Amino acid sequence: MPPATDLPHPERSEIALPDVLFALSDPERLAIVRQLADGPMDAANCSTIDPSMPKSTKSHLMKVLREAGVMRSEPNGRNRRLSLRRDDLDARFPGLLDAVLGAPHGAPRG
Amino acid sequence: MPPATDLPHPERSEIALPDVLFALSDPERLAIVRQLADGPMDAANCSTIDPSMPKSTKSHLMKVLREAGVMRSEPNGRNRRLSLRRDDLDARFPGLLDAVLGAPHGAPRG
DNA sequence: CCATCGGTTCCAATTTATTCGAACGATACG
DNA sequence: CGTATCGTTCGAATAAATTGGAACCGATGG
Repeated sequence: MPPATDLPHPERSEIALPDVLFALSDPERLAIVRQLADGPMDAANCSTIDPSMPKSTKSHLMKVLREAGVMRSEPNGRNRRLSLRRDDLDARFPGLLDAVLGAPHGAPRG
Repeated sequence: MPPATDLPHPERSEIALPDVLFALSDPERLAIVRQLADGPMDAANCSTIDPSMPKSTKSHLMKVLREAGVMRSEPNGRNRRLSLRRDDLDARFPGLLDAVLGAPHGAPRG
């Protein structure tokens, strides 16, 4: 299944809160989501991810986000265009994404 | 460590977003949190939890919520008083709890 | 057409989380 | 006191998530 494959995405009505929360509960996945908040990007340009991470691992991170309905991943030439499903998330869980994106980053502090 | 023990709770400034999201990503834990939203309750009165669940399992659910900083668990006679840490969560992650509590329950629908 | 690039899938290994019985301890109540 | 009650801890078994290498595929470019 090469980059130009259509991967399954849940419909808006199928997006489940526990899945979304779980997907966002991992710091690496959260970092991807934060970067996507600035607009769509190609997977290859994802600067928040350690370039030394194996591609299968990276692909798995994306899969979790995609299957939870957090982001969309569409074929784009020989790579993939990633985009936050902001409309769907806002419609289904109003305020959730804003709250997560607005939360303090990094290590806990006052 | 009997019911009347003081258990560790993270301070407000130590509450970490990934931990909170993870704690809320489990349907059973989320159900407890929803019930707590109506006010504090004793652990024994937690009606959202299957009464046939072993107490060690129930205790573990509580532990995850407590260590994430989602709820407080304080000795109260021979059982425990559970309360949502709404102030702390609102201060640290404004809007997050409201969004989660306001989200649709149960199985996904439109 | 051939080689390269980006990304997915399969599979196995490791790590992490969940489950639950058993033992324990503090409280309450007789 | 003795006993029942409620919830925690320990430890072991199971389940689930993560990691990473290898094979593969489509698009791109020489």
